[in-house]
Amino acid sequence: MHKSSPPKRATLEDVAKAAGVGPMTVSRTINGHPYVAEETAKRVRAAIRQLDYRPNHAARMLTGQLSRSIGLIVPDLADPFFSVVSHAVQETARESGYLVWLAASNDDLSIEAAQVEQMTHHPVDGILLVPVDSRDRYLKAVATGTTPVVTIDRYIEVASTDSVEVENRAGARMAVEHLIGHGRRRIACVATNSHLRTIKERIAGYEECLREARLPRAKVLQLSSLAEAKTTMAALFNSGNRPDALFTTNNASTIWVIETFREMNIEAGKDVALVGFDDVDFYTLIRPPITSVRQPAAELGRMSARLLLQRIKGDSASSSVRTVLPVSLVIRESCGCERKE
Amino acid sequence: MHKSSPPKRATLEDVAKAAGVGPMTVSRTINGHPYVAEETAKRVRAAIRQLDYRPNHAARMLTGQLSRSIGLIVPDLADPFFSVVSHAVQETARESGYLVWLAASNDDLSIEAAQVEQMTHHPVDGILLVPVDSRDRYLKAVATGTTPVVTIDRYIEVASTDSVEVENRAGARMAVEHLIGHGRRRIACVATNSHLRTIKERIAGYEECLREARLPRAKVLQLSSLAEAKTTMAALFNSGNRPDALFTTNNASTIWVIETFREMNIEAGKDVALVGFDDVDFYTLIRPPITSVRQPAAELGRMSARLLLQRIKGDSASSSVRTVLPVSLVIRESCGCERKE
DNA sequence: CTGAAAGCGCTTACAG
DNA sequence: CTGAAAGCGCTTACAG
Repeated sequence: MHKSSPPKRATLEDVAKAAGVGPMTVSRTINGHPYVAEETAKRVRAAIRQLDYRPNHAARMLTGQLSRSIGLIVPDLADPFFSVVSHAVQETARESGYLVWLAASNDDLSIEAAQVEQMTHHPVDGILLVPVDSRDRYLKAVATGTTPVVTIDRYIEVASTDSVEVENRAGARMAVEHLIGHGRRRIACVATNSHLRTIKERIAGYEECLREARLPRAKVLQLSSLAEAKTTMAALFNSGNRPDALFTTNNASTIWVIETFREMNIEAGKDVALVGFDDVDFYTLIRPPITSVRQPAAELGRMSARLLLQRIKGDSASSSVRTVLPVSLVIRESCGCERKE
Repeated sequence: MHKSSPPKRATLEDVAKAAGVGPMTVSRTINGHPYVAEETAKRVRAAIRQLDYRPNHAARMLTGQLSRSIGLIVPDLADPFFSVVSHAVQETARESGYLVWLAASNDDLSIEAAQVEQMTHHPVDGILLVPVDSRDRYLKAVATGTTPVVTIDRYIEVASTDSVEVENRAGARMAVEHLIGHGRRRIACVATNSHLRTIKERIAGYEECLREARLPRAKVLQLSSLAEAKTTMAALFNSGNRPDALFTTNNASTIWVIETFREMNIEAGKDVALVGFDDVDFYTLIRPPITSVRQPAAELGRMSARLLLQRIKGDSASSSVRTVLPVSLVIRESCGCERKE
C-alpha cells in the first residue's frame, strides 16, 4: 500500500518519447507555436495529460527566458496600507501572467537588503520596493544593477529609479487648511517615523500652512509608541499651550491619538479637532468618524506594477520617472464638521 | 555616455577564469564547502566581488537542488485576518532562508487553481493554501501531487493533506454561552460565506449551544453584502421576533452589523448584545468596544509554515495531520459587560 | 585540496 | 511541419 517511491516529474523528453516525436515538437506544442500539425499536437497533448507533465520553469529560465516573476518588498504586510498596496500589485502582476515574491522588511534595512539580494539571485525580472531608508548606500548598487527597480511610496535619494508616490505635502496642506477653516488656531502635529521622507514632507506641508496663515508654529510631537503618545500628549494638553486641533501624519499616529483621547476623555471634533493622513476603512466606524487624507493605495500598487512590467518589456531607454499620485480629503466628523445624514 | 550595452551577469565560469581556478572551486567556495585552501578562497572571493557575481538560482535548481521557495495562496491579501497570516508565514519562511510566492485568489476557484499550477511549474518546494472551495476536485490532484501542501484555516475534504485550523465550533460556543450568561434568550446569528466549512462549524456551535440551553433556535441570517445586511436586519428587528443578541460569524459580518446598528440607532451591549467571531485590532476603538472570539492568526501562519518546511525536509513518511489551534474570547463591552478601567 | 566530464530540462538557431 | 545539436549556469559524482 506504499506510494511507488519517488514520483519523479515527467520531463519534456518523457512526453516526446510517449508521443513518439522529438522534444522540439513538444516544446512547440506547449508554447502554442504555429507549424505543428494538428494531428501531432493532439498526440502530444494526450501524452502530456497522461504523464501529468508540467514544464519546469527553472529550465526555461536558463535558456534566457524571462522568469515572469517580480519581487515586492514592503515594511509590513499586516499594515492596512501596505496590505492594500500588495494586493493590488499581486493582482496586476497576475493579469500579466507574473508571479510575485512577497517579502516584509519589518523596517529592518539588513532584512530588506538580504531579500533584494535573494530575489536577484533567483533571478526575478524586476523588483518593487518600499525602501526602509531611502538614503542607504546599498540602494545605489541595486538601482544601477541589471534588474529594473521601481520604488513605491518613497523614492531613492542616492540614485535614480522609477518611483510612484503620493502628494504628501499637498495632502498635509489640505488637512491643515481644513482645520484652519474650522477656526482652529493652535494646531499641533503628531508624527511617527519622522525619519521618512514622506513624513517629513507632510510635516513640511503642515508648517507651511501655519506660516502662511500667520499662526504660531505649534509643537510637532515625534512619537514611537502608544505609551509615549499617552505621556507626551498628557503633558501637552496640561500645559499652558493646549492645542485646539491635531494633525496626525499617518495611520499609526492617528490611532494612538484616538486611544489617548479616549483615556483623557477628549472628544474629537469638539474639544479638539483631528485630521489624519492616511485613511483606513474602519475610520467610518469610530465615533466620531475620522476625517483623513486618503491615499490611493490600490492605485499606487497598480501603477507601480504596470510601470515595472513596462520596464521589463525593454522600455529601459527612457530615463527614470517619478509619478506622483493625488490624494483627497475625506471629510467626516473628527474635524468638527457636522454629521451628514 | 551610454551604458556599455547589455550588462550581462557574470557567471560562475567567469569568476573561475578571473580567479584562475576551476569552476568547482568557485562553487565550493560559495557554498561554504570545506576543503578549499584559504589562499584560493580569498582569490575566488575577490573575483566574485570584482565581477559582482550572483549565483543563478535557476541553474542551481536544475541540478536537483531545492528551490528554497514556497507558495502561499490566500483569498484576499487586504483582509485583516489573512494579511496577518501572510506576514507570519513570510517571516517564518525567511528565517529558514525561504522566499515566498504570494498570491490572492479573490475567492475565485479558477484563479486559485491557476496560481497553484503556475507555482508548481516554477517549481516551488511546497504550497500553503487557503482553499476557496475545500471540496473542489482539482484539489485532489494537488494533494496527491509531488509538491507538499498544507492548508490553512480550512482542510481539504476530498483528499488528505496537513492542515492548520482553528477551533471554530468551540469558539462559537464560547461566544454564545457568554451571551446566554448575560441573560440573553433570543440570540440570532449573522453569517456570510456560509458555504465555507469554517462558517458552517461556527453556525453548528451556535445551534448546539441554543439547543443545550433549550432556547428556541433563532434565525440564521445569510448575508452577502452590507446592503443586504441593512434590509434583512431591519426586517428582522421590526418583526415580532426581535432578537436580544447577535452572534456574527466573521469580521465582515461583524462590521456589517455595527454599521447597521448605527443606522438603526441600536446601541450594542444595551438593546442588543453582540459577540463576533474573529477579532480585529480596531475593535477596541469602536464604541462600545466589540467582544469577539480571537483567532491566533500569526500563530496559524507560523505553524503552517513550519509544518510545510518540515514536510519539505523529507518528513513525508508520516501521514497527514490536522492541527487545531485554540481560540479565546476577548471580552469587551458589546456583549453587555461593563467597561473596566 | 582541486578539476574535467556529464547532466539537470528546456530553447535557440540550423537543417531538412 | 519536424528534429539533432549545442548551450543556458550550475552541481554531482569521479578522479587525482
